[in-house]
Amino acid sequence: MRLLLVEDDRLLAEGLASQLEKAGFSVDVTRTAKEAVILGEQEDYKAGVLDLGLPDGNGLDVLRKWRSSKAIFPVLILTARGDWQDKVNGLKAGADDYLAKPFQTEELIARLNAIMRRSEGRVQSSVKAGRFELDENRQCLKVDDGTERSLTGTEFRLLRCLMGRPGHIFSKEQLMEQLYNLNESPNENIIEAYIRRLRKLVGPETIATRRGQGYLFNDAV
Amino acid sequence: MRLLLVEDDRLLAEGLASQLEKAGFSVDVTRTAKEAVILGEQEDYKAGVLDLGLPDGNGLDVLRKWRSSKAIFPVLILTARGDWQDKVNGLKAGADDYLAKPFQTEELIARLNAIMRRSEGRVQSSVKAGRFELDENRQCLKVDDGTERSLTGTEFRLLRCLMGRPGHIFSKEQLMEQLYNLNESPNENIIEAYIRRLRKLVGPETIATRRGQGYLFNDAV
DNA sequence: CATTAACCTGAACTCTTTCTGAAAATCTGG
DNA sequence: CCAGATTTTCAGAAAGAGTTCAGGTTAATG
Repeated sequence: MRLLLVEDDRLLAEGLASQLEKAGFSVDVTRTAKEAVILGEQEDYKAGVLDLGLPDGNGLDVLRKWRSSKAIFPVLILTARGDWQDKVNGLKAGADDYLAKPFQTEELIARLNAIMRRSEGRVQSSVKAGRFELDENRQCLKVDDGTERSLTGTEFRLLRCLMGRPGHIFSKEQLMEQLYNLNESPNENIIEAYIRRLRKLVGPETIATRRGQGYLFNDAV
Repeated sequence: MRLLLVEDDRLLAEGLASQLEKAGFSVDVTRTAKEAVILGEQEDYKAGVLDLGLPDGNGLDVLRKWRSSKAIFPVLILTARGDWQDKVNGLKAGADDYLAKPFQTEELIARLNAIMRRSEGRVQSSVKAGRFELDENRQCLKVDDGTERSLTGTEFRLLRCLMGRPGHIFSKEQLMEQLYNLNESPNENIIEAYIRRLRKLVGPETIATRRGQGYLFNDAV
């Protein structure tokens, strides 16, 4: 799950980014409205966090530009405490949720997960596919037979991507995009390596290869 | 499905071409308006992607020349962001769709498929003929009895060509043109070889030979 | 009915993509 | 700074897709 954090305050941005990453997201950070608009349109984010107070423009304009282009990912806006006007305007401009500063990172993460679930039409905080269930809170994989296995961060992110849309073919490039942000670009073989690890967990049949196209999660077992 | 990409920026062109090829198209790329006009008139493309900003002429002129000749394939134009004038002029000049830069390749592919479907009078993203159905997203072949078989890239492209017009005779030369771009020119026996493979999938009766003329997909089974 | 060109067929070959196991590098908590 | 866990890289093996080839069949033609 890749997301975009638009935050002017460098310190806050870094702190948030690292916590979000710990929570299983890959995060791109930008400090300017200009860059935010471009990134939002070009990259494939699953959600955005937008601070309204930016040095080079109003955050609401960023949001409006996203909404008038094809950038349709859900957006959570950060407002100064008690600034009701911002909140109302933000929701009008197409925001999906808001959070007043100061806030606890836990709450931000919870709300982010919520708007992402909503935008995918999910209700629960877990992803089910075939015999498996992915627990978003505990980052672990449950099998039908009651067994359970905890996942490393990368294992979890990759599996969530695949299980989020069983039967759909994800190319290696797409998976790279969801797993890593703009600053990271490991060897593409990393996907193969992790697919291999996941297959050891869910069985080789469950993740199918479509040579030249990509990988898919097979929920028919 | 062969298509023509007219794009000045070499880097963008290469990236797009490789992704389009991954999506099952065979792509010719040109950087100049002059060559674009000639190729469009001479070759048999199923669609065109036209960047309006070209070094040696206006993309709209290319489009007009195509339209005034027999080049009637659907065309998607790429415009600079928010350039409404270009967009309007483009549609006036006969474009079938437009996309503002920057864009995601997925969207370009989706729109391309859409204008191609429209130009063939199709609505769904699958081709049906006889007992068979070709799923464009998953590159697989479904049979009436519920079975399903995924196809390799070349198998898929060839079958799509034949199934796209059941009963119509395609010469080997035509099939070669649809399967390969100007830079590739394998032995013509390759068509025979693939026809054989397809017959193993759909049954020998389903693809008929018209000796000296070509092959056709027989949807009466 | 002999000739010829077109087509079919199976296998071999090449090239690319993916798999695999292990080692190296990096990160993290103590 | 160390120890363990995790992430990343590497290089060779394996598998798969694309292509070619040689020889066998078939259909058209005079």
